[in-house]
Amino acid sequence: MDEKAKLISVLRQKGMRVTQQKKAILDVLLNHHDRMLSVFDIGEALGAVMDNATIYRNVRKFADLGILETMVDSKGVQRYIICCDGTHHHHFICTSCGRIINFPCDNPFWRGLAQQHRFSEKYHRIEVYGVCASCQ
Amino acid sequence: MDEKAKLISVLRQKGMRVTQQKKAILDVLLNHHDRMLSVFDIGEALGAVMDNATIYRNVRKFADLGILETMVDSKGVQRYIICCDGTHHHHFICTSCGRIINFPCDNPFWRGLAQQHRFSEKYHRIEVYGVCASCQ
DNA sequence: GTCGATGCAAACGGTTTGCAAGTAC
DNA sequence: GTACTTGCAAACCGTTTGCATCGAC
Repeated sequence: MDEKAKLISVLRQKGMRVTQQKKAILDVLLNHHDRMLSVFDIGEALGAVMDNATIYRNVRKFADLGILETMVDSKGVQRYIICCDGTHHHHFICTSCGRIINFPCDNPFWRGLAQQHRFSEKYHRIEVYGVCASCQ
Repeated sequence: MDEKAKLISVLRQKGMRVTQQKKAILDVLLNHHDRMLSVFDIGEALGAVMDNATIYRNVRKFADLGILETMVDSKGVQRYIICCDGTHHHHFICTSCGRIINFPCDNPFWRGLAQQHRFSEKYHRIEVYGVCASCQ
């Protein structure tokens, strides 16, 4: 069973109806699994035939199911990327082409300091920006 | 010379006019140096007597001068905090009261991995969320 | 007096929502 | 057939901008 079929069966499991629109959005996300896409990007990839409200509603639902990771870019625009796996990781983000490279979260260096301040950590975000190998 | 006078002299140096509005905004920021404030927050602290456009224009200018740090929160809203110093650091952010605690950026653990992927890092962002000592 | 800054109102762009029509099951 | 989804349009909200007036220097 390929990735798409797996995701579709997740939708069914959750009692969600599997529409042409949802399948098309999943296609776009799977075809850009190494980029963070905005709703505008997804609409553009679909050829501007789908209503943006539909895209917004569906990416929101997908994110709620844990199918997508969401992030807010520096301009305040929400962006989405398909979840490759359930492991805790972060992203190298190429500022030239937008490509994403995952890296695992090994032994965060601030843990001792948090304890020192009696700060009880719940979660964190790390984003590393730079230029990827093929863009250099 | 106190912090405010220092900042005001920076404005003058840069050829900026020192208005009542700029001083009032600086006051609010200095009084909340351990919180990230939105334009709405600043306006509220001022008692809603200043036009939001004025606040937007001034925080933008302050950020350009390096007087403020800016960040985008999870809802896509721009937030500002006065720069305590020029050192590279990150923030523990209390999800209960919004308080900020700085911590220095010591030896990021991903450097070796970036090199392995021939990813040339330019900058990064780290945000650690949790509950501060006084909120526990 | 000059030129940058402010207030006001209008515009803008991303996002959300109400509602009637459409469609998966 | 029922309930969830979609498309459309309008509303929303944070933010930006044009312009006449104001005020720091």
